[in-house]
Amino acid sequence: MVVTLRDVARAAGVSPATASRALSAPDLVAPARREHVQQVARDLGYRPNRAARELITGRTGNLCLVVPDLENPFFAAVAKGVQARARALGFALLVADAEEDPRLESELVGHLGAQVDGVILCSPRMTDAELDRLGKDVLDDDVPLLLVNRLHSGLPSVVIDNADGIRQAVTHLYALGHRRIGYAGGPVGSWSDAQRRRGLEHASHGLRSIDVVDLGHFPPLFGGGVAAGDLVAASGVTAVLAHNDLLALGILSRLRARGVRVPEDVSVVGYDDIPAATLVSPALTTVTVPLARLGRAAVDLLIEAGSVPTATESALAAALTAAERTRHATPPITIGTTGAATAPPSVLIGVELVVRASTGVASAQSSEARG
Amino acid sequence: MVVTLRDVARAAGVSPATASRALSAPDLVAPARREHVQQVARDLGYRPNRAARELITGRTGNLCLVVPDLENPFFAAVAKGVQARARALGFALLVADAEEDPRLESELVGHLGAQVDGVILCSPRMTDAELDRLGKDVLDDDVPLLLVNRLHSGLPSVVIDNADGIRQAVTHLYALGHRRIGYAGGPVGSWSDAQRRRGLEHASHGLRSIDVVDLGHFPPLFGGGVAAGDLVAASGVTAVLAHNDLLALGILSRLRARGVRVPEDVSVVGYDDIPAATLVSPALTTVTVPLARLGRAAVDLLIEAGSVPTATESALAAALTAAERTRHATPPITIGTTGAATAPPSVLIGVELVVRASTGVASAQSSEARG
DNA sequence: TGCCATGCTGAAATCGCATTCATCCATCGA
DNA sequence: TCGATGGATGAATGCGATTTCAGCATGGCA
Repeated sequence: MVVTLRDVARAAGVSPATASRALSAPDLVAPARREHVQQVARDLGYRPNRAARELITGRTGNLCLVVPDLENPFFAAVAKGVQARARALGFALLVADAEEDPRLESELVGHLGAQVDGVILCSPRMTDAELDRLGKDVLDDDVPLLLVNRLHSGLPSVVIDNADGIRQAVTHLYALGHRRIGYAGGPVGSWSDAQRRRGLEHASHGLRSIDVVDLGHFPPLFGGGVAAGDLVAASGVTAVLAHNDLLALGILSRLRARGVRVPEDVSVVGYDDIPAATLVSPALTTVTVPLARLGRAAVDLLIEAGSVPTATESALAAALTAAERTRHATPPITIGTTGAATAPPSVLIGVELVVRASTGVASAQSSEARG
Repeated sequence: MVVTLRDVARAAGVSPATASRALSAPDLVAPARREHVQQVARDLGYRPNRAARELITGRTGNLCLVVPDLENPFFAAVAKGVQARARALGFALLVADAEEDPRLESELVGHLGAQVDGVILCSPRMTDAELDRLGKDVLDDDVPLLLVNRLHSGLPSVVIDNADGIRQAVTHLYALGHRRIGYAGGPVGSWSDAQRRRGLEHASHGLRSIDVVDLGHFPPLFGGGVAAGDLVAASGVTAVLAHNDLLALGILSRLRARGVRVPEDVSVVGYDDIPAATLVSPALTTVTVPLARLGRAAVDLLIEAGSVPTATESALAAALTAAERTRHATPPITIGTTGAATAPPSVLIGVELVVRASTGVASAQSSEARG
């Protein structure tokens, strides 16, 4: 029923060894014979058995992506980018949703890590200790692990320039006259939230008579923003920075419901620039992150840092996907690269503030209240 | 370095055959010996090699999901549901994004179908002929294919009750006094769009002096809705049904930009009830689809119809995931089941209109203009 | 007591492919 | 002309698990 390499060899009148070489190491076979075998393979509709190949080469041709929540537009975009790049390189992608659960994260990495050539762990909620354990005990030594949105010694990573994004946002608000700014943070364990807080502190140090109010931690979802909205209203700030757009949208909605005008009374800034940011009114001022590029960079760095041989499919498959392979070939622009020769490389993804309608000049009333 | 079954066997003082049985067919081994082997396996940290197992059993323990666009919140939600259910049943999930391209769809199913136990194809854009070819030539006979959001003879499927959703929406608008209703359709090849058009026609037949205006086909995205918005304004309808929420949101946005008030001047109804539907104002009246349930149903039906043995992991792994397996064990509520003994089963997922702020009583002005 | 059924166990075959090793032939240099 | 060289090929091996098949004991039954 199913065509095996033996069948091809028999039909082509060569040994299985030669057939194998003709398809996956073409230079080792005499040109005439090679082409003949390839033709026969095509005619018979031969498809190499991945399990058999994997068993002997140890490579699966699969990568794995673990995200906290597939439904979150931020992660959906990352997944889309990663998937596209992986496919362009000849890999299939296993996707897992960790449901914002640190324990589930390690479990998934453990399970899936055993059947892939590399793992991309996006915005892990787990602790550094657990992260350490992953690299050591859970994963095989030859399965590289790459982090997105998190730095950890010994692991390659792709991170967003959080500090710079926050800096741009704060500068923008400061220029509009805001002097008392709230920060609505993300989940407690979130590394990027910690980064942004640090960036916020650093940015505000350089500005005169600015006051930063920590509004606390919230789930990075619309619902979290609704809760945060009340704190915003109560805190007397004239502007608020949200950990991400979903949170910002929730704040926007709550403020509107309470009759607080945006941006007249309070300015709101998000982070990520998800599609929904332009759907609401006022449209959300936010920090835009090139998510597709981030996804590409993640795959490329994983392959490179882990020295994963890009799926050297059979000559057959290679020909099939050649066009495909170049379609997405735009190189990821790595804004910066840190790390010495020994340290694993990290790529820093630059971000950009995009000013829309949710930010405006600080209200006089609040300014007076302040003074 | 890596522990193999031989190692376990040697350490336990039994043959590889017995070790294998102790782990994956426990009843064939004497209790004492069985427990001993399992203990040794645990101590040694034995993890069965999936490739080797797959080679001989032919089962991979993977499922595959192909969607037109991972970033579309509708598909993201489906993917989340499918992933969760797959994992609960012990499967890993390969996810592929077809980029709304029918050709890419078949290519992906072909590539990935070779390395999974089943394929879920969501909202395929391909023609019926291509779909036929998939089942026959592209996929192995023992790899079941399930469709979501599409019916096709010979293939099991999970579909939304499009006709009923549209009927509910039309009835709602009719009750509000609307007599001239526009329909902004989805992509040309979309099966669900065809369904909804048919449902619309059917529903309107039953209502007196109602007038349905076909506004054409649009990409099922926000941008498509912006274009549709102008047609809505020009067509003189008092209400519009959009093929999905993204489209509806685009229409909403465009109408607002043109000074058309919603719902005072025009009522807008979406479909799907994506999260963003509640984020805008006026909040979108729409047809809510239980997407998580849909995802679950898809996996369950695929397993059942394709008689895919649920990954009978080794006793070891089974024990590990036992808790996990029950966590999501809520049975999918299949609203209805069609199909005779020979025809593959289909599950119909019921939907429900949720009325929000984007629909209201038909404006007197437009009513007069009509009369 | 003898024989068969039953229950466990181990040796060995197998899955499909890549790869090492040995072989063969042609070619080149001396 | 002969040996050396090297390129092309085939036979054989092994990856790690499952699964047949045969063997061995034990217990039941006549």
